[in-house]
Amino acid sequence: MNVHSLIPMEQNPSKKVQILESALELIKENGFHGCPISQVAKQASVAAGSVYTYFESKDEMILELYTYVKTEVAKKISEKDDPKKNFEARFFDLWNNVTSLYREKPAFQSFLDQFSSSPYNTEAVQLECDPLGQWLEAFFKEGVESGQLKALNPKIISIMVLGSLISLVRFTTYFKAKTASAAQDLHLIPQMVWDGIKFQS
Amino acid sequence: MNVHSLIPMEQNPSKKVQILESALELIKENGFHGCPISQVAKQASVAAGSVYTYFESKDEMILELYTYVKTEVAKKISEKDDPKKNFEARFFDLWNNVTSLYREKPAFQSFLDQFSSSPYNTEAVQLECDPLGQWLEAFFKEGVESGQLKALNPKIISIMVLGSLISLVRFTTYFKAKTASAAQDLHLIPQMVWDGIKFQS
Amino acid sequence: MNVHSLIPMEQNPSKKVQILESALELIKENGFHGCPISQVAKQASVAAGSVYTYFESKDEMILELYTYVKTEVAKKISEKDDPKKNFEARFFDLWNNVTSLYREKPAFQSFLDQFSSSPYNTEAVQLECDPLGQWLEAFFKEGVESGQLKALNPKIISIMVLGSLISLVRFTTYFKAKTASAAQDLHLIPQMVWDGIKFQS
Amino acid sequence: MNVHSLIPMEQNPSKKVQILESALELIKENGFHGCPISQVAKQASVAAGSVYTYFESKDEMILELYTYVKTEVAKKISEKDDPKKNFEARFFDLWNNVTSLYREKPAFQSFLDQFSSSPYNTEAVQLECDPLGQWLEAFFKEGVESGQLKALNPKIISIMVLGSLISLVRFTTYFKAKTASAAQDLHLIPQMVWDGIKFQS
DNA sequence: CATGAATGAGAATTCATTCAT
DNA sequence: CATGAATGAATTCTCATTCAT
Repeated sequence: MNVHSLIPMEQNPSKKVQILESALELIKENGFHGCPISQVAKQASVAAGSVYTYFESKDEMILELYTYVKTEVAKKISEKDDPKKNFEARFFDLWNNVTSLYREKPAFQSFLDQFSSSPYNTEAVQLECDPLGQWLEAFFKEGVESGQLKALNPKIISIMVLGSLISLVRFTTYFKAKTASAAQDLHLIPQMVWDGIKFQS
Repeated sequence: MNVHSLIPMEQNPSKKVQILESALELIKENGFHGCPISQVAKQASVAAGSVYTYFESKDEMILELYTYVKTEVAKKISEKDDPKKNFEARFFDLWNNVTSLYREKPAFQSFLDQFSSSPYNTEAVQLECDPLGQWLEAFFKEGVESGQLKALNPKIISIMVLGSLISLVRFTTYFKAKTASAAQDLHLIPQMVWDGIKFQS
Repeated sequence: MNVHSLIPMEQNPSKKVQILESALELIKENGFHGCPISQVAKQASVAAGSVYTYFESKDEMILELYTYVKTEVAKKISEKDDPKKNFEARFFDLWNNVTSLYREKPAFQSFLDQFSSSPYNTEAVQLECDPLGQWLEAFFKEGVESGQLKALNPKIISIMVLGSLISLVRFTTYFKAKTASAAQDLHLIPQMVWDGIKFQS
Repeated sequence: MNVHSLIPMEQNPSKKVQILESALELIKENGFHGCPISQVAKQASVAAGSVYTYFESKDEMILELYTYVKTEVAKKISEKDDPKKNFEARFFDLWNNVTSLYREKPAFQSFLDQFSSSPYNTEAVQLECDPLGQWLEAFFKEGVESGQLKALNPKIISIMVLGSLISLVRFTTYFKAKTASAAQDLHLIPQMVWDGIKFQS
């Protein structure tokens, strides 16, 4: 007698994640140029055709990868925030958490960076649910409302902070040699940023 | 502090520049994906084969384009600096000059942004002559030495300032709608950045 | 002169017919190109793999579909023939019955037309049981033997009649606009054909 | 000193025809299924990519092939018509010319047949310039106006004549064995058709 | 030097078929 | 028997690069 599966499993979620992680790694190493579906599939140990079981097209896969990465980053960053600390401490925690996350998962940073400056990043994409942006905006809103940050639009603060942070990470990731002379002072950047956004009595 | 063109004058210089500008425009519109040599050549009004008279390969062309753009930007930025003004004024001038330049020549910003986050941007590339980086470093060195900026490595200051600036430009370029609500406060960003780097008495 | 269904009744006969009808519809709409098994299965509300329970391969399915359609057509045409009428009336009845059948079931005509001109239609296929051809041959044989048609090989008459008929239906089906000007005269075609085959005293 | 070509030759016409003839042959042998670009190119002794120098896409190639074949057929048929003969003789000449042409160039007949019943044959395609259809219509118009054919729309007559003819050719081409018994009478078909369309005093 | 037709390796995608559940 | 995820060969098409003119 045949046994019918009782577990409705529309798709194998782990295989989908395997494919996404494989694409992520290839994009980090070789850019969008260097991640043909054939390679993605090989690295994920699936057949090339199987990628199309999970994604309508390669573009769709890249877009889902963006959502995936942003969600993962938002999850990890928000988990580590301790709202009981004072805001200044939370800001430096955030800074350190992001830089460590990117150091641990350089593919996250590299992908987000490449995606953001690529034509994939249309306005339509940005208007979709953005858990990372939302969390950051809420975070800085708290700082403004509690009077610890300058009375600015939290989105503006996000832009400035993230810009500095991305710039810093990009430099340290890509150009270890170049910044060697400056490495000792890199930890002063968050202080500069904090000085820029904190409320000046 | 003027920077002279680095484009060698062998061959037909205007045709070479035509090709570079054509590539620049296509990369802005469609990313690295969307600039096949055939298109670049058509837009530059030359034959596809002729591109190989001026560049060894497509990669070589992209790399030369990077040099070209950085040189152009350095030239325009350095030209507009007035060393007779006080440093704070020069800082805000710089900020405005860069943002206007990118507004006038969005292809410059888009290309630099894409290039920087791409695998083209190897350490070897960065170690080559970088007139823009050099000029900025010299600029901030002056600010530090004259006691108007925090006593930090000028390279570090460059990183932070440029990061904020790129982030700002990227947002305003790509996402007009998204930042509409925040648009009125965008001009406050340079002040934040200045507050972050200025010497605090 | 009734023709019985040739579809064997092993397995679930309705599901087999569902699959055939689904393929028929897709071939009418999109040609042989546009009827992947996945679509056929979806339209028949079965799983793709299930098609292979009923047919050895896709080619086998197409060949069975040919048998199915020819059988259906033969059944409907033979049912409506009234041997008690005189032969001329029966000829015009036949003509009208075929044209109405094709108008009601355009997929029948479209499939037969595509199949006939395709490489599926090998000599081997033609030598198999052909209820439609047999019925027509018998019909025209009667006309010849009763002296109402020219004394020709009935197969030859079939060829000429069916050719005109298929040509007519193809034109009216595919090109409504084109024949608009000629539409009023289309009903004269059977008369021309009859004039061509009738015994000339 | 270099010699610039003085002959403006947008494309190599013979190579384009080579490709078309190659596709024609493959479609005759294997149908639309069996003519992948790779095979077409190989048989035409060009690289696969070169096909795209001459045609925008495979579909475009098929459509141009249709135009090519119809034009060739129209040319050959019209060349052999002798307007000085009486109309009945010209009709039998036409019939013989078409059947011999199709016997000499079976790929023409096979392609036209397959194309006509395929989804390529849209109304838009039919509304394009159709030299063969136009020539035939003009031919039969002459017959009607000179009182030698029934007073019908010449398009209608074309439909009937071509239908019989295609049907005949299809049978003789595909099924030599089947019609063996009938072969001796095949030459009587044009007489039947003529009897169907001629003016009956 | 300029041209652009020709090349062919490689990319995205499809789809008939299989097989573990 | 039914399912549909998985497969991978085959297909269409692109594009960097070459080379005869």
